[in-house]
Amino acid sequence: MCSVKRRDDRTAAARIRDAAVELFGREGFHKATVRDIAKDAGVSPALVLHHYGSKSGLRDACDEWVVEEFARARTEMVESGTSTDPFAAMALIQGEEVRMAYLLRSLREGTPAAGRLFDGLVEHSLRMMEQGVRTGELRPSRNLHDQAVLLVAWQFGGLLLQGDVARAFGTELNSREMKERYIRAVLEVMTHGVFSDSRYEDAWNELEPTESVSEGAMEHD
Amino acid sequence: MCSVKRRDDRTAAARIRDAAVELFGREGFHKATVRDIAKDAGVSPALVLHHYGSKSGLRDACDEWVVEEFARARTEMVESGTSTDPFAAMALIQGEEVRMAYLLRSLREGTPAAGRLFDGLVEHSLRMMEQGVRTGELRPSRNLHDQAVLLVAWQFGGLLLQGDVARAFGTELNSREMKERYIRAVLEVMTHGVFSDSRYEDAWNELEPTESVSEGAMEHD
DNA sequence: TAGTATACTGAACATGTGTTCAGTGAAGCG
DNA sequence: CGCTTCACTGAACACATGTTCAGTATACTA
Repeated sequence: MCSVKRRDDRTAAARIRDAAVELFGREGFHKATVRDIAKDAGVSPALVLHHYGSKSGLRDACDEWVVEEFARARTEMVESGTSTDPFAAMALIQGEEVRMAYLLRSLREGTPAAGRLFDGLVEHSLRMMEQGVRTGELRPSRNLHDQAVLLVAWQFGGLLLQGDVARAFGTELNSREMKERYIRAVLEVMTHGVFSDSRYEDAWNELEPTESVSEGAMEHD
Repeated sequence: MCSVKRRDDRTAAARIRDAAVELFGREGFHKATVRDIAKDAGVSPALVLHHYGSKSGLRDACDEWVVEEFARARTEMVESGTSTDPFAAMALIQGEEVRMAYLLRSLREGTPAAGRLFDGLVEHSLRMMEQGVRTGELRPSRNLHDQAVLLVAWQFGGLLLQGDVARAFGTELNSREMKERYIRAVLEVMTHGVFSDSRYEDAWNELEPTESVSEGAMEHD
């Protein structure tokens, strides 16, 4: 009689959390019901509340778990291979599909956990980029921190809108062609920019002469 | 007895639609209840359903209305001043706060209406960018269409994540300082890129030799 | 005037869903 | 064994919310 119940060795609480991460990510916090999560985990709805107190408590547990997993993956990556290009920071986030879906959903719904992960990724990217500047792979910026924020926001933004990008490309979502064309476009902009000269930047700098860059950046000429 | 009821000259159906646009944008489709919308519009909940059939029907009406308004603003802009820089395409979307909030919410929730607006903005940006290339303000791209998609996705992405950006900047959301620093960072990347040379682009092009650029781009050497 | 359509309302209905609670069975412990 | 603890369940509760419906008032038409 142990063929059905013993389908995996995770504890019931862990199965509930895993099912919740998947359903929250796929359906969103509201549409994913406690009953659905319980069914996917193979337990009764009451047990979900027994272990996590409430649906929000379950989300908090999922947040903590996912953020923890990403942090673990990040430190592992740093300790093993050391790639300095800013895309490596994103690579570690892709690959684990369900956690990625959960993260994107959290970002969409604006939970604090996603914000913390955003901040952590900014910090991580900044360190990578500082190293890239030292090795000469990246051109120095007048405000590397702000640039890191911008790049992380853009990367996440592209991920959030990947459905729209795929449609506008006329390709299947996550198809090989889509990824290639996307990366190619990114590389071109990252390498050459889009303006033919610095007239826009100059015009802006004339309008808004380099005012005191507040906290978060410490350049001084 | 006409002091309370006659607070504006919009028809009840219009007031309902306006209240719905605002609440859907601020709270999201799920959290904005029919009763709340009715209260904001100063009518009974039943009237909402009487005019729009269902809550989904109301959303459809809001979608159509907002998309229509943006399209109108866009054609107006094109017909009056003719600015070719790609940021002008975004400027028309900002400014009208409630519609902007509604659009961002739709983008987050992935409604088809937001997709249509995304596509429209890509097309519009592409035309602007083609003109920019002709006038020499933009450097020619090997695939201007894909670049337009990327830039629109990034712009929207930055908008979607403006809360995270503000926090990472250490500024108030929508503060003057935040906008200045954001624009400055954007201009720097758009003008110079982030890489110091083309080694990454070259490496990629060696790995993935310029395969037949499929539909949507028609460059040939 | 009578009739009909339309805008509109209050109240009720149906359902989905988070949550509670009494109870069961098994495991550990004295 | 008796007791407690804990994971776990089935059923019910409470409530929010979309929706329906009978009914009212007003405006327009024949």
